[in-house]
Amino acid sequence: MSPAGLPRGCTMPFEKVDTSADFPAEEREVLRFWDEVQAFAKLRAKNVGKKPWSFLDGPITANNPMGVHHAWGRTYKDAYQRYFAMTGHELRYQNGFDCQGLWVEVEVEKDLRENKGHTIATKRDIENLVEGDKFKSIDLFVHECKERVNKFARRQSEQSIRLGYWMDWDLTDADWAKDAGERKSYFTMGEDNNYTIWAFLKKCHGRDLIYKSYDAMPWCGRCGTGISQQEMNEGYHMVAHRSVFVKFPLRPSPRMSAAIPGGETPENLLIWTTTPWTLSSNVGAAVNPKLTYIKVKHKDEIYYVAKGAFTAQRLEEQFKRKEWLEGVPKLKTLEQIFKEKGGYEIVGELLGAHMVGWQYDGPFDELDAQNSPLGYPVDVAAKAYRGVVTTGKSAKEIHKVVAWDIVGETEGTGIVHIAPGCGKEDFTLGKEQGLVPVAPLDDSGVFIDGFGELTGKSANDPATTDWILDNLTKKNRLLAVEKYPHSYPHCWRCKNELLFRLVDEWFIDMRWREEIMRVVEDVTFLPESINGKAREMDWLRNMGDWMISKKRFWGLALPIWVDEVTGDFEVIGSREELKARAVEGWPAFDGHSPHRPWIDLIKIKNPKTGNLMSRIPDVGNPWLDAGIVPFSTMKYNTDRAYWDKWFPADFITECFPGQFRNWFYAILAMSTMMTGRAPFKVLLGHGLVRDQWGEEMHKSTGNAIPFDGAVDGEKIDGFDKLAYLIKHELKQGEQAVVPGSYSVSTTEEMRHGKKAKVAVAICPPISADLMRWMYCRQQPASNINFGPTTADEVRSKFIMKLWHSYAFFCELARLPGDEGYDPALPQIAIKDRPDVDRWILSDLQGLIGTAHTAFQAFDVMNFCLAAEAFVEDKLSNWYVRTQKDRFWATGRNPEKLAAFQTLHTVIVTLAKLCTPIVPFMTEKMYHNLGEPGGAKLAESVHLCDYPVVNETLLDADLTTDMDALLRLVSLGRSVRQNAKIKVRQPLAEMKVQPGSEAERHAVERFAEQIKDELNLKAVSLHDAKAGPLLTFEVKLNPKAAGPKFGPRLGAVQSALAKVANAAEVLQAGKAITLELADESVSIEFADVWITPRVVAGWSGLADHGTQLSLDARISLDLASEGLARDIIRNVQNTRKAADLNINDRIALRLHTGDPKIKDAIHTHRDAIASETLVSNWATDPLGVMAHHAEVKLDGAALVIELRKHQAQG
RNA sequence: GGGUGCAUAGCUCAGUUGGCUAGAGCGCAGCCCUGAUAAGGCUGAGGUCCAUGGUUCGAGUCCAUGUGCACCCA
Repeated sequence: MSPAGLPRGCTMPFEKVDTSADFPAEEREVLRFWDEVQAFAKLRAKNVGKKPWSFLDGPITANNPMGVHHAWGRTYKDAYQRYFAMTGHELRYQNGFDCQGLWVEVEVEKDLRENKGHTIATKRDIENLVEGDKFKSIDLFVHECKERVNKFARRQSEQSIRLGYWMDWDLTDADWAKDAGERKSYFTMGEDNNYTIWAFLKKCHGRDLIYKSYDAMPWCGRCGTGISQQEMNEGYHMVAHRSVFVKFPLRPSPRMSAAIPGGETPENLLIWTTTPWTLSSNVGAAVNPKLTYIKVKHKDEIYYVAKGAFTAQRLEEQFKRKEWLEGVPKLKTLEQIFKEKGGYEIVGELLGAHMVGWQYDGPFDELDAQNSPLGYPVDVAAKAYRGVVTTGKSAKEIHKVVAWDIVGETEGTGIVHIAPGCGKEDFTLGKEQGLVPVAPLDDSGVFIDGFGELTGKSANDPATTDWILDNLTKKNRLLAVEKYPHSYPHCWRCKNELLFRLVDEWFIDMRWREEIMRVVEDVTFLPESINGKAREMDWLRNMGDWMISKKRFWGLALPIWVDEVTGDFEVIGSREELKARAVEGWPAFDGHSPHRPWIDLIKIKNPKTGNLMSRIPDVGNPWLDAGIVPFSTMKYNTDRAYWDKWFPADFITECFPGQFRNWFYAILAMSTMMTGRAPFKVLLGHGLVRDQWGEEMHKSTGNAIPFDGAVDGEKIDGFDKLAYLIKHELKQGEQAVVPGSYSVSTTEEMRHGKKAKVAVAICPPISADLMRWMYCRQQPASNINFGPTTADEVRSKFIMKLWHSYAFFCELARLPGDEGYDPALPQIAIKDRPDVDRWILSDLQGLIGTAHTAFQAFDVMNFCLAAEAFVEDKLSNWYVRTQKDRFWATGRNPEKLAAFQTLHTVIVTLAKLCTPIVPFMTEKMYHNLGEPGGAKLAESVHLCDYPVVNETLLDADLTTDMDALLRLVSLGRSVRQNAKIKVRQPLAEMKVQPGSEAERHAVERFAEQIKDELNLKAVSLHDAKAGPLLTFEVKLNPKAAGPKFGPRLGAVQSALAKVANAAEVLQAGKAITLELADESVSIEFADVWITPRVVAGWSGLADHGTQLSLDARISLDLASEGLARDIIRNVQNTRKAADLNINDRIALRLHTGDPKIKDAIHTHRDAIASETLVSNWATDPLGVMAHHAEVKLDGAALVIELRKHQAQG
């Protein structure tokens, strides 16, 4: 035997199988075995040169250890790869790591802060890691990022190997010492990847699609970077902000020209906003020209508001639906606010159109920024409206009412405050309407110079809002403040609230979206039910231009060089091109990866002006990194023949939520630009992993399951076994019960600001095989509820049933000599095997067919469910259970050999069928079982060919008949149950009136099985032509008929009793009309109970077309036989209690005072002896060394004494 | 506001081109089996198949409208 303990020797064919095996330990042993025999390398060698099957791995973010949720996709990836390998395909086996981007930076910042003693609060602190040296600081930071990626890529590789994921992994220190781009797995930080993106961007630029734009972008002040449309979609959460109703006093002159009655009363526009800080940068106020506005007189001032807005029940729906935040009161109507503040009077109304052009005093006109001509700050404002001529006025001078037809009156006041420097729509409108931009914030979200006391304050700081509200109150500009709940965008990484800030960013113009959409037509999105193609198309239709820049450190160096003087820019498409163009910095850069800060040293010359051009400091959007992999990883630049061989991928699979606008989008868009072709043929999406109660998994709430803990278990303080912990918040009245866990305790924790009862469960490790099966059996379109209880269910439903069938086989097959099974004996011809053998072999062929169909359709769930049904219903619950006697038979006989050969074939084939999904346990099974008929054993089950359907073994009629048999037996058990006679008690006869031809066949063909299963002496067919087997009693069901007939119930019942064939008519679904004294009523099936009428001593049952009648009379002989079976069972229990081996002979003494039992022992002495292996009947007590048991049979006592007996001779 | 999908037992979900009395697992109740035994099986209770209308000989399934939920977009 090998050190790993796998391949069995030849002398002792079958090892005993532990039915309570430590699966994680066995899996680790299999891993060692694979390593030792180089199973993966041999598989690759076996398939070299065969038809390629191209899988493209979507890169996993190498930023943390894996959780169980990563295992879903990786299980699919491995299972499908293994299937296509076993069916003879060459594969690439390349794993990918996603390396660059903000998520790594954020973790590195945390690490530097928490573990390396650096003070890092903002982006600027990173630039000062090495004090006073920005270059060295960035170099250090980028280095830390690379190191983190390497560390976790290696960790994830190890975890993936533990999952059983066969890829071409980097295993040794030497592998990991290589440059990222030289390793076996691909890394998006590798040079090839980055330079291939350059080539893509250059292509885009060649079509004039790259541009720079000023816009008011969502911005994270903490990360100091803009947030793209895709990213912003990730981070919406409900929050309550203080929203304000603010007065904008109207300036007198232009307004008076409108035909509105005025007077000495001051007049105001009333505006409303949820972001008071933006009032500092107000430039205009927008009204809808088509809406009607009213003049509200309140405390001797006039307020203009939209008529509809005045009485609108704001957010009433959300309040009703409880989409609300705790502690936030219901919103008031504007009308109510005025009422509460002292009453109001409506004194006029006018169309919004008439208000356009009115001017007002802004809320912060005293600030320098408001008085700056062209807007503020001047350099930004001048560039922002590229090509748009402005008047040169300041914001304060401009303040005017503009028309905007999207202004509504369901929220706010119907007059919208416009700050072009603080909002996306505001910016667009400002550009159209000549409202200059005022941009108040720096890249940390802090007010810049020119904003008076606001300068230096943070826009997100509630204290800043306090100051603003206070200031407005002092100036008598504030009408009301309220708490307003709404869904607001947050930074997807650091969770801080986003701001809108006027910045310049780089974009790819997506006006070529139609081209991508044509490419999308060529690919298949699975599962069909999620309509992936429609979702992708929807995104492509509606997406904005692709923002590719990010003002950060760790990422793709965008290859854009700018002439600061003229604004000219160039996009460089490769390292070689850059080298040729570089006029400065190349020697220092050479030898470094194309990352900051080294790449920033390179200058090129503007051919038009001769000016030096510098690279923009921005790094790239990480979806560029992942989107280019069909090119960078398939040697598009270096080996076109290789690329042609593997592009496009046959298959990709990833978790789909979010990816239609992320990876799927990027990979499709980039491939369209590069080649005009789809990068893959089939995409399989799958849902999210939730905890077993359906809650999202979060590390912070303790319901996330770490991968290592789930697979092998980890050390838990104060607990002696390896395990993992999960927490679950208990709802009111919920019990702390977690089936499948070792133990559960409760504790109190703060949740959502309240004390909550939390169950803490210590759970047994799941093992890789079970986890993989759980994922594969899951409908991919739905989220999976994953945890110890669901694991336990699947374990007992499938894994253990397969394992037990296998263990049963080995247990008996390994018995010595003729007692056991010699797999080398010639196979008994199929035609000579009993029906039940040919039946299970036939159904096995069906399962093989299902496996191929399912794997090829990327619908492995279908195979799993079919395999579960096969193992549970057919193999375990029927074949093994009903055929046990054949395996137990002593000596050699063909029936027994056929049973062993059949079960052997079934289990080995099952192992091969399931091995892509559960590669560990099937490896164990394969080696212990060997090939039936002594065929040569492969070195690993994964080096076997996948089973193919043997048409000659298919027998549809047999399957139909056997299904009918299973149904008849089930119904038979039901009759026995009704008759309250346990199966152990033999009965004389059951008559069957078959409901189908198959049932007739089954009774004829499988009478023996029916008798065995139901413990009957005889089973016979009843011909319906000879009259009905059963007669029925039809009684009104008072629950249904009572309300229908009321007091006439009695009369209806007696009328019904006179209808001879009532049961037949009603069972046929027809109604019966009964004539009562003065009316007729209709009776339907639902109104009655129909019960078979019990003929004396018989018990009957009807189900669909089938009728059964059972002779329930127990004769003295039958009773005696039943007693004998009870005795046998109790002796067996005593044997087991005595810890005897299954083939030990015993000396037995049975002692009782009950004459019936005495008689049974006497009559069935031989049967008892052969069943319980009695070699010596004792009449005297066997002494204190014997095992004793006293049992009650039918109320009478029986003493059992036995001990092991050495058979003589 | 727009789009897509979903709505079946207490819970989690199957249910094929429309076809007999709508299923499974878990949970619950009762029972059984027993040398595969730290398992296994059977039976039962529990359904207005979201609602209304339509097509059809026949609708959980198809169509329309509404309601609720999820996701996507604005």
